[in-house]
Amino acid sequence: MDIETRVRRRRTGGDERGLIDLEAFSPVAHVPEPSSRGPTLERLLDHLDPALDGRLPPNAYVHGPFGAGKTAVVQALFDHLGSLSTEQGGAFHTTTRASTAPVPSFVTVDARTADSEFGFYQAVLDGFVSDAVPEHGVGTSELRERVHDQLSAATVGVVVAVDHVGEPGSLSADRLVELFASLPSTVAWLAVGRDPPAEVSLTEYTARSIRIDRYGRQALVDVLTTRADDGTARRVLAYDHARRIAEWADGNAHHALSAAFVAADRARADDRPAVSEADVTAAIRAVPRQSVSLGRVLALPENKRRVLASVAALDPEERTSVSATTEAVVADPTVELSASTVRRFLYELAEVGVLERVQMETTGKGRPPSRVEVRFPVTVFRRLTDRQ
DNA sequence: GATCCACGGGAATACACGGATG
DNA sequence: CATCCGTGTATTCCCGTGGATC
Repeated sequence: MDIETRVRRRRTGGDERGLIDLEAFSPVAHVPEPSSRGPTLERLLDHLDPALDGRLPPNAYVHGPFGAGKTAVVQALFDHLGSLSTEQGGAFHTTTRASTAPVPSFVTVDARTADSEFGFYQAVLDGFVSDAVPEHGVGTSELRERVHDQLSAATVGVVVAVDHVGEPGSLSADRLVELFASLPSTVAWLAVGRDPPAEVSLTEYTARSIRIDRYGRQALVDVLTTRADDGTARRVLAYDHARRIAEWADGNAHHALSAAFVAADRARADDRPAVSEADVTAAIRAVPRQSVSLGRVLALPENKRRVLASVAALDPEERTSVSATTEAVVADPTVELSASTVRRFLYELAEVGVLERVQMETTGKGRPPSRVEVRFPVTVFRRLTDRQ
């Protein structure tokens, strides 16, 4: 596969002046041909191979550490395979490829947003049929029946990939097993998560587990330079800088891209065509080591993201306790929530790791408060939300 | 009219400390 | 000394209400 030439990139404007295209480094944008993941793609494709003959592949579990490219690979693969699909909503569509066997449908569900029973059925059905699927007003049990009926009618079958299984705030593996049990036998699934298979009960129902290892240093450098190559002679990110970021990121593509993003943002703000050494230094410092995935942050409901943006803008002195943080956030006119909701949000966000509560030394009176820390790259978060 | 879910509010519980009690 | 109690704060838990949608 020719990666370099097939990487397409969504342009977001501003490039007329020759500014750096930040989107290139977005850690949540996944390109159609993820670089350096060839062997992994092959293994997944091997597993899904029966589908190309019109048969359902067995269930499987794909696992690997944060930033290994699980989402990128699975998404790319399912997008490709989905375009081959010949059936939708149980009805055959004309296929552009002559004399090929009917192929199953391929549906991807993100357990971060489809985090309830209702949400799961909603997402599965939405990925399968082209008609709009209700988000309210219909009961969960009715939706379940609808999904069951629709998927049963699929003559070849449906392969459902569920990404981000078992993350805090997502559907748990146990829950997912129950949900899949309510789907007809025309469905095969591919669960994707970070936990090793031995720790995931869901693997009792899978034929195999497919491991995706973290990126090697050179592979990560390739990811960065491929993304940095904007198709002209201009190189936004010099090789040495990419190498330094890759070294720091230690195999985590999310962190590497976040750092590259921050560095590029600095260069762009200064109207420079390329990232400097100082940009890289600052960027590395700006991306927290224990950062949670920005995908998870961006998947949060609007109001929680507002609260996060507000928290991120506070001075450290305003974040010395949950109560103080609550007060400061409520004072922010962009947040229109009551204090008690903001407080609850803060605790909930800490629960899923997007924020972190750090115990303060005891003050003598009452239970000691917790300082509130942000656990994601704020600059990237801001830029990505500003555009929406 | 029915449904899901986000909000808001408040009750219940946990924790830390100093002082009282056995 | 060990334990209990009261006070003050932090944290968790739960449930009713109402908006948006079908």
